Amino acid sequence: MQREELNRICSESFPFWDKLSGADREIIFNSSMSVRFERGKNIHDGRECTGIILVRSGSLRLYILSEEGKEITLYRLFPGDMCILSASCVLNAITFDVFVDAEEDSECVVIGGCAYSELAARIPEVKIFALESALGRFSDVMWVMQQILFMSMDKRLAIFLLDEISKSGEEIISLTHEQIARYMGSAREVVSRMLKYFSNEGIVELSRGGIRILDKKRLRALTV
Amino acid sequence: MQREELNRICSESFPFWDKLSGADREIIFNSSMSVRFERGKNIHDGRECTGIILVRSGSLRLYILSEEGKEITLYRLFPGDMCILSASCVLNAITFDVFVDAEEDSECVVIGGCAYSELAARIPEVKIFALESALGRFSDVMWVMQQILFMSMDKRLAIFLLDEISKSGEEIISLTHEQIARYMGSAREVVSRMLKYFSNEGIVELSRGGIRILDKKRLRALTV
DNA sequence: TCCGTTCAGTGACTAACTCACATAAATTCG
DNA sequence: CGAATTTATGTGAGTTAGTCACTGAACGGA
Repeated sequence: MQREELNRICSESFPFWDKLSGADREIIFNSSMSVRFERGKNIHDGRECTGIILVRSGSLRLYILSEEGKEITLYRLFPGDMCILSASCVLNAITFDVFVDAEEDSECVVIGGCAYSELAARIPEVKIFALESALGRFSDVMWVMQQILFMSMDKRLAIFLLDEISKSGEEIISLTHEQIARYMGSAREVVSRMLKYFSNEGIVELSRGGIRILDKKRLRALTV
Repeated sequence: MQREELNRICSESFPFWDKLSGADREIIFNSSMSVRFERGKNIHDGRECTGIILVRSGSLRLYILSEEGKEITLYRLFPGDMCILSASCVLNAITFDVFVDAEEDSECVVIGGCAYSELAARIPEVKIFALESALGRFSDVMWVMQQILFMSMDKRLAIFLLDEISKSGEEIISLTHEQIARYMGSAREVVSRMLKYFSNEGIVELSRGGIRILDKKRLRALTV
């Protein structure tokens, strides 16, 4: 990747970028790579420090995994987003394992955790940025947990569907029941049954791999 | 409280304490109060910035609350521990509400969030300490969530009981089923039934308000 | 068009939570 | 003390959501 472009990406992602010396930028440049991850591929499994991932295209999914293989999606990352939890060596305070998969074919810039750590040890702003980013994700995760722990399935599914259409702007959601269940930390059968109920009520129309939202109003009423 | 003692407490709690100027210490001193909270009292309800709480005696419980009143205990704080999540104005990245209650009559030092914020804005170490402390709690919370989301009730209860006796050093746990259920984010009836099962198996002996552990070995076997 | 894969539908079962009481042990107080 | 009250526990019945096992439908490539 061109130096020029990498510089642009870094300056967009890091608020401290213009305060770095040329030498320090060089450290980041030298440990950065442009990487293509193909759809479905695991990018980070919690074991080693993959580094900081900047998403340029596609989308990533961050989740925790139980011993029995059950997944809970914590959040998803889209172009412009940064994954800090994959840089475990930058954040010693984080002791749990997260997994990151590519949901779609995704282009990313990966910045070596060690390089970042080196800067973080010297430059407080760099460290503070990493910590604050991670802490912001703490809030996201708590929102997910509150949903899972406190809300009923119909409400959660309604929120999810509304979220999806507001994200894409379309009224058709192209996801399988299986995917939705993963994102929601539920089971496919449960999602299928609830969607069928929504469908009987005329709230959605189902097709293989897709859901058309017919009645946003009633969906919104379910989220209250 | 004597200046002398407050100084000791701060130097034990804050790794940056000896790097502060006298004037900065004064800022902390002036906004600190020694407070006694009585058992059961709510200390922080997420709405305003209560400040940083240093526990000197007793114990606090930090939890999230659903609209229906259901609680999930995130963690508990004991003498020497610090509560950073109650200082919402220090941590702008934290957007969810936590509640803090005194479990026992507790003596605490409360440091005004604004005073701390003022220092944090000027002194990177102060800010970094707050962020890292909060992030460490993120890890604690994830452990709790993984227990709730991934583990069966018998396993969770076994872990809880072993945890309790290792904390106190005694083989009798003086908690009601109701309290245990709160701590575990479960329901009293569920805890009662599981304890009864443990009791039938000869693993514990039950009495009103108390549980005696008879067979640590089998309890430990349940946690695998 | 056939075949293998992916996706969705379904009944039966289970775990955990909820609700509604019943009972029992402590505590208070006249 | 002993009755009344509060607090703690026991229990059955019903509900929700997740699990398991299997079926069939839709799709896509050879």
